[in-house]
Amino acid sequence: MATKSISHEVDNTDIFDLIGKSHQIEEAAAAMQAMSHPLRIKILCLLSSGEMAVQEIVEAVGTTQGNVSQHLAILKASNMVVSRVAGKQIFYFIDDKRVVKIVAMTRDVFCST
Amino acid sequence: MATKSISHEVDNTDIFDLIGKSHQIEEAAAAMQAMSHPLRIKILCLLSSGEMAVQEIVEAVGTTQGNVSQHLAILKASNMVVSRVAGKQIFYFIDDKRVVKIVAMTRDVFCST
DNA sequence: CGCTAATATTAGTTAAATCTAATATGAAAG
DNA sequence: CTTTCATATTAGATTTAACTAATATTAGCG
Repeated sequence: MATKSISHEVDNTDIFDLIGKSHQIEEAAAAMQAMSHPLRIKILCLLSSGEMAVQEIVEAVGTTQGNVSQHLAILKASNMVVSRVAGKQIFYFIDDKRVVKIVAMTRDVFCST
Repeated sequence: MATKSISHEVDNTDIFDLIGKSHQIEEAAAAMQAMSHPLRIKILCLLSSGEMAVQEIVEAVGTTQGNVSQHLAILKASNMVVSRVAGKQIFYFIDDKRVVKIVAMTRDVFCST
């Protein structure tokens, strides 16, 4: 591990400044993590066409209410969704355009062919 | 699990067909999961400007060789990178345009402001 | 062949994610 | 104020991910 001079000399200033932008990398990793579960991707896809109450989501994705609630909590904690109370129901939706963008990109990349 | 007919009838054909495209969702989740670690995001960013030998990556990201090797194995297992042997060295690079696209999108979304 | 450099692999431990099943909260109805 | 519906929360068990530190593999050099 001695040779410190790499003739290769990677210039990644146009990509990521790995030192200076480590905060953004953490953030990106956290977002990816939040999306790294099939159920959560499904939920985000559903919400990208508009808000939904929890029960609707439960029926759409096919698991238990408690489980959906847990996954919604994860998405909420990572600021990918927000919620709105309406009487007994709670509606979830996407409020961040970046999230919409990521979901659209995901669909684009994985659901093309 | 009894009621097979959901009167709710979510129309998500324009987003994801959650039944039919569950395979793509699994795939997307797996890709997100592969990217859900800061070190792996760093590596992918580095590789998006060209191939690199393991040692170069180790020096660029600042952890142990064994650890980088483990993360590279994860990226390789999820088909996000491939490798090429050149003498004693092994070069890793991105061979899938979709991966390039995802990395670019990630940079775009998280490294703008 | 024996050595070294580059990389991979393994074992062991600790931490985090996930599911299930049960229970709690809280709003609205009556 | 009791019941009910919608949602959240918790506990416990299981699985998966992660790091560290050590060891294995393998190519090339001399």
